[in-house]
Amino acid sequence: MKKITIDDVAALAHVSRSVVSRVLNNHPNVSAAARARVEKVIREHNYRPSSVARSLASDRTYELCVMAPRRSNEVLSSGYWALVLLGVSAGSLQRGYFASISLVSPDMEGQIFDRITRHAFDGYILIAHDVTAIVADALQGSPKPILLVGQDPEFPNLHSIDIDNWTGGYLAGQHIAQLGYAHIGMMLGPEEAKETIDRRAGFEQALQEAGLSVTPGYQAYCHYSWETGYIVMQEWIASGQCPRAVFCTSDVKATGALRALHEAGLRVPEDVAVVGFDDLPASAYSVPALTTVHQPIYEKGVRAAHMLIDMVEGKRITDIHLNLPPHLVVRQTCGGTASSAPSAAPTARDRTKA
Amino acid sequence: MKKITIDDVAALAHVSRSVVSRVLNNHPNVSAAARARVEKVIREHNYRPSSVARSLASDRTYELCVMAPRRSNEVLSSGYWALVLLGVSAGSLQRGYFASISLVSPDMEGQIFDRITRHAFDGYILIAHDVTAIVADALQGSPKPILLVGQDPEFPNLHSIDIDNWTGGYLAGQHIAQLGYAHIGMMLGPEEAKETIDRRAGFEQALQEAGLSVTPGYQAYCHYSWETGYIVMQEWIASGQCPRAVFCTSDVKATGALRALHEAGLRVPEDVAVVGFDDLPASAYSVPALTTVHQPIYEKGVRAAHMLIDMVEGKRITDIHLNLPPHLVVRQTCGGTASSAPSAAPTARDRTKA
DNA sequence: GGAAAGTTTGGAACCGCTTCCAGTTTTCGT
DNA sequence: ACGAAAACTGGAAGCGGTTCCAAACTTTCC
Repeated sequence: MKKITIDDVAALAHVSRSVVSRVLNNHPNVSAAARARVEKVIREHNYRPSSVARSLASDRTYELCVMAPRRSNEVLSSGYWALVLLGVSAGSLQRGYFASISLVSPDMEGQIFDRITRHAFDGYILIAHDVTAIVADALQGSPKPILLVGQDPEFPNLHSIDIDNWTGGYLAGQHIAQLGYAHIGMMLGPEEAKETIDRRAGFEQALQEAGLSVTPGYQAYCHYSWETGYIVMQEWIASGQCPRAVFCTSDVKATGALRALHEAGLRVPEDVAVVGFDDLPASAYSVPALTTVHQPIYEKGVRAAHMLIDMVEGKRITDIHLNLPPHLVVRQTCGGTASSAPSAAPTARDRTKA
Repeated sequence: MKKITIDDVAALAHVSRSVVSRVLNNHPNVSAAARARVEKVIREHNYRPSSVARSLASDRTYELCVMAPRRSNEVLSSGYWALVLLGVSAGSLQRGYFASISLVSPDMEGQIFDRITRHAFDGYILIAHDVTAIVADALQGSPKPILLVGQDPEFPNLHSIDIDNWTGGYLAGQHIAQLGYAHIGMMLGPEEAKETIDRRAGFEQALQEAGLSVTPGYQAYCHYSWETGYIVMQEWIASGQCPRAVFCTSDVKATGALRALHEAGLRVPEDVAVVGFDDLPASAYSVPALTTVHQPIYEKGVRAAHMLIDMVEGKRITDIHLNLPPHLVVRQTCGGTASSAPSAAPTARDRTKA
């Protein structure tokens, strides 16, 4: 199957190379007759223009580079990023772009960035908080637009998309406060992360409005992993003063915590109530089903793609920092309206057609 | 920051464009003096050759295209593919290649393939069973090598990498048989999938050797999702004859099943024993911790990358179909040696440095 | 009917790099 | 010291497209 080029098509259609290029790119000023002939040849010979050659000539690739972190396998394998990436991929395709994903691990940052900066992408989507350090070096001078998923205070002038973390924390706090829990613990993310700060502030604000507060000593900063949630909860249990309600700023940590509680023979939510954050697909199936703050993960990806493409195409962006709203999903781990088993069964919303 | 080209470097180093190209590609026949001058200029001006131009000229991209399916969000968000992709990405980088991942959903297959076939990749890694239908059309005639992760009986002549599914099933069967369970159920994957067939055959062989068999009527084909495991288990419970032991050919289904058992007030493993398959990172943290057949997911990805690159580089491949060995991980859901809680706590093997 | 305006077309330069080839310089054996 | 072999270098032709421009052809309208 000899590869066919634009010149072959031109010859076959009895036109010049320019004409073929024009019909390829939907340019005007091509006679109907010529266009028809060219299209016929293209169809019959299944011709596809080389995107490499096209990129070289036009300096446009219609490819977006998405860099996802792998600080820890657990973050990735929780399914969170998979959903974001799925969204980005779909959102790009909707607009005629292609999302090329690369998984960036700390030990390979150099190599990856080397490859990436050689390849001309039209824009970059970065998973914030994890790649920003190298971004500074590699991409700051880039003429191509960059979008952060998740905000990073260090780069306030980079565009970003995230959820309203403060409100997410507030919703969790409100829920816990309403149910009358008093001795309250909090498992946060990395201390310096903006989302940690915001979720915490929102949570504490809600508690404060109800005259409550987090019990001193029961506030831990941990990584996003099952393990840290598990370990911290074990420690709290061992302290003999385990909180009555715990807000975990990620479902993964909450799941680890549930595990520790189960092993210690404590009942959820009767002995200890747990509220998570994220609403991962798996969380509807935890035992017991997790009450958590839902964030539109997939949509975040879609919107990220659209936003970046707007930037690529020179459209005016109204919000430099776009924040999507979270909401609370009440299931079984924190008492409340859905504390009976059946009603907490997976709902239609959780389903995905297989 | 004006973009600097090979000609600029050549001029700055007082050599011809050819010489620069040679040092870039580590070709011999460049004098030490010239090489040094060129390298100095490259370093000082932070020059990176354009991979687009290079690809056009040399017809080599050092880019691998990885297509992951998204038949259902759940498959992806289980973390399984994330691990495979991570492995592929790392394995590629080790050999100087770059893995460009694209998430393929059924509704966007056309668009994706269009993009992919225009872009010159050096090779393709496909997630079997889910993309093969379109592969036939789009890639069969491709001169570039293709590798399947997971086998597909429809394409026996395509290279593939997988685990030894038969043995995996056998290990599960042996474990269940040894513990003396009699009324046994089995939740399989899609009926036509090769892995389903193999896992089932191995499982039944092990049972048969112990004089046992799967109870008729308690064998279900389901998709890889929490939901199907949940629903099937509910039905079995409702039948009033719930199996004493259940083999689920994926951890995700097993987790759904655990949830259903918990809701029904049944204890695991005292009332019903469950064995999963995959050993996802999350499975060590399920409640109770899942006994399951471990498969080296990440390594599968690494090996896949290496194998494909061998093909790209024209090396002789000894095994067209490479099968990695699985092993059983005994935790809490099926009784046996690790039935007490503490010993089933996450082990070092399960940990990933955060 | 003819000039002005608009439409369609092909030629040619160019995007940034690789690679072949012929020419030039260096090395080395005797 | 001389010629042949080896090492090095630069010119030029691509790779497969896009795009600018001038030329050729149509249409419009007074």
